[in-house]
Amino acid sequence: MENTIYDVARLAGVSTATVSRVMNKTEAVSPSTEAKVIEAMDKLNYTPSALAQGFASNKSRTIGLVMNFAQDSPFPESTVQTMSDFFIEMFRGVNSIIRKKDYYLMIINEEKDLQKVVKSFLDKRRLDGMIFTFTPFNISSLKEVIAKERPLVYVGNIKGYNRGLHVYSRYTEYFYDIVMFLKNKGHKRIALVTARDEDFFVEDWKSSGKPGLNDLDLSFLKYSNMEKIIEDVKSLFLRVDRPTAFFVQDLKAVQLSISIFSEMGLRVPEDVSIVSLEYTKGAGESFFPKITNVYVPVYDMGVQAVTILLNYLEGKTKGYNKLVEVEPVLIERDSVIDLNT
Amino acid sequence: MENTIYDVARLAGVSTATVSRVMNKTEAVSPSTEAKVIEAMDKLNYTPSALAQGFASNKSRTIGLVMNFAQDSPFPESTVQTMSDFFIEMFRGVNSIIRKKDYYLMIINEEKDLQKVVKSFLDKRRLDGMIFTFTPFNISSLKEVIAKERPLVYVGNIKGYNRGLHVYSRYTEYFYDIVMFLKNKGHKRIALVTARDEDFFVEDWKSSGKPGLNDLDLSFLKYSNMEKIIEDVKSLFLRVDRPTAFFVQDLKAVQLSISIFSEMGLRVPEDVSIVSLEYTKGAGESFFPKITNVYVPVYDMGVQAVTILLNYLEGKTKGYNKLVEVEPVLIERDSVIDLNT
DNA sequence: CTGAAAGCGCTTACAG
DNA sequence: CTGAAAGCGCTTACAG
Repeated sequence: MENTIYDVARLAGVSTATVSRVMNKTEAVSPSTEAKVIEAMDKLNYTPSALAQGFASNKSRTIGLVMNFAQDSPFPESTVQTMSDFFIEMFRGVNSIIRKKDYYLMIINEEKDLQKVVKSFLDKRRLDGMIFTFTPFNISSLKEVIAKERPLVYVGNIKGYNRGLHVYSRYTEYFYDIVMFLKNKGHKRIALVTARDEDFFVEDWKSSGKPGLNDLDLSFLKYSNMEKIIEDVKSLFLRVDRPTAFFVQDLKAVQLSISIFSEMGLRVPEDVSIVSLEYTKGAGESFFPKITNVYVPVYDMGVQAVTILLNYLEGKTKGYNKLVEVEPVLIERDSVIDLNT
Repeated sequence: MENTIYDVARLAGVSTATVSRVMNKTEAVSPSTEAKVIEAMDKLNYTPSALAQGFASNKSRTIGLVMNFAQDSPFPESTVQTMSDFFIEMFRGVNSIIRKKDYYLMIINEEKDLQKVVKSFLDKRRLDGMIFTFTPFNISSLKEVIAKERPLVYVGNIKGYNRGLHVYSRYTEYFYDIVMFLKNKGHKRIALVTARDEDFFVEDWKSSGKPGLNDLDLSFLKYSNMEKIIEDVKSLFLRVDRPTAFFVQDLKAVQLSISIFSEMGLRVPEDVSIVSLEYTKGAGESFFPKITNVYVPVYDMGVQAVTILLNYLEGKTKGYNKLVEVEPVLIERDSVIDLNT
């Protein structure tokens, strides 16, 4: 049988309260007592039971990271592959903090509704807090949970709603920035392959009064399946007034695009400039040519998200409103040509 | 305050033992009693505390999946990216079973030694069992832990040691199979880019008496960094007696290779045949041309690993030896040409 | 700085 | 089929 805190207390000649204090450094203990306790713990090779600690303190010291790689996600079929870098970076960011603070990380891939997830993880006390990314839950249920001030952080932004703890990466804004970057390089005809509809972006840009879009010829291609996209790209670039710049949201589709362009006799960047996104810093380097990318600091988003969450759990936050905006940055490499020069 | 089992018992007019039996279906309860209990639980919106359940039963119902994406891993720098599909598929496989059986999954990315990991997760009762993949731990410490019959499953195989619970994917064997596949297609000069040394494979093949290697000209290129590998590939394929077939372990390097070959005036598969690995079924389809790949069933390895583990935890296994071998399969697509025809 | 003791909310032999 | 009660191994006011 494993040793318990009683065994340690007996061997050290102190009470269990004292042993607990030594372990948790929660109250001052005299140096000599502490030494005795530590010696006893060592001698017995004592390992406190996390189960008992959790029960007694009503804390699991475990955080849940909810990410959806499910078929039922609102993202296209290939999301599992497309988003794997995102997941890894988010995990690594969250994990980096978690470990330092002696917390633990549970990954959750649930398809139930938000209320049930909250009930089975938070109410059940299995988790102290949760982080949501790419969840299939609808906004109204998210708002409900936020209204209850449950210990959760979400990645994203709910338009016209400023409650809750969240991390936001200026999603639509950096797509706009990319377009403007290309425009500044003299590109007027730009094709964009994204996971969302044209309206998703354009309406957002217009409603927030973004300038400089009128003299541009933007072609939006919705990313669905591979066959479809190849076909669409081909027919678009076969035209005489074909785009001179190409933005693909999915970095994994970039090299494929280059091969297809090459097949069509188009060279990158001489004939077509390419911009994409990277979630892992430097990912664009492993291409030929090296890709000019917007780096979305997902690792950092993970760090920010847990930090907010742990601060809230530890009562270090005043109130339940906290938004951290991270800034994606455009990294110029070799895949975009300047038409002005 | 949350409702407890006492509240439910009181409202239903039964003992807490009975409530517990209804919840856990651990012993028979009369239908009428059961109905009363369920009604009371519903009325109170009762959620049992996982913390208390865990403490009382001495089980966390949580499994740990140990995977290393750390800088300190024995794998090259870019492993984080390279292995992300592996990670996701392993997670999905493990998770698929975990959820059905009401277990939970903790992801662990530790760099401490195995003994400490076992102590802080298993001894501490934070986890009921663990699965190890791509760990930096040395074999002798792994053997020590296995000798103690701790509840853990590892992915891999320890040569000349047949104890423990593990899942193996015939690592060196399927590399041999790839070579033979290419040989059958008439390829004699084959380049292989892998994460290990030539010796790692060749010695294994020779020691297990694999035939048919003598008349082959195999060039092994060790995968280190991107720049280096591009250079090596270029100089190798510039030779007149250049390889006719090219195997890259990392699927993410495939399209890049195609671009480089294309730059050199070499077409795939006409001038160079390509084979790679995929961990996500169908990953080779998203290429141009579609890549002939060995599919390593990582999802299934995850499923097998948890299954073995849970069976062991639930006492359904006789003894502590269990090896499940999964079979990678070669999926022919469009990237390999048959030189015989 | 330290100890006695209650309490956390379940599970599980044991008895009936 | 059901209940009374011990027990799981910690933490934490409270008192000194």
